[in-house]
Amino acid sequence: MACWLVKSEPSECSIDDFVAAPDRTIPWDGVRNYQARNFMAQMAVGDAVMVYHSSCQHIGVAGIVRVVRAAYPDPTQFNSESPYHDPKSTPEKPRWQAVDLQFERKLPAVIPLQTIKAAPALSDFPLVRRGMRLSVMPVTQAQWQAILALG
DNA sequence: GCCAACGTTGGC
DNA sequence: GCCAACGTTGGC
Repeated sequence: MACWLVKSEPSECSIDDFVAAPDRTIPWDGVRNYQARNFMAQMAVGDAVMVYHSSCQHIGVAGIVRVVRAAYPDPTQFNSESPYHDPKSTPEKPRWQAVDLQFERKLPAVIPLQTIKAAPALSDFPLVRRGMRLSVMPVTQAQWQAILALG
């Protein structure tokens, strides 16, 4: 089983939004970055995913969700009303993928980015690399445990 | 295929 | 709101 981390602004989608969602499940769509998309394509049902809150008061890892549907064409790319619309994408040759994520648990407290940055075991973690703006990234078993140990 | 300009991300 | 670091775009 693989592990991942996804970034989101809580004003867009927070860990609490998963609790309120039908089936506690939210389609993770709107990702428009090729590297992130390629990682999403590798996600399998059952994979664990950390939810990271960015650009907010409490920046850091806020909770854990699970992949309940593997990659499928992101419907928003075909919707001209959507801010994620991609006119260059067609249903025959979809460019972007979505996955469905289901609430697993909320961490007792957000594990702050600052704390993650300060952990020597996490110096190679993409999240803490300066300027790294990847919105979906793989997390190794060791990194996963190291992050949770900070909580 | 190069590269300058531009837009976006995201911490501070 | 600032700005550094990228990714993308488009002229050549």
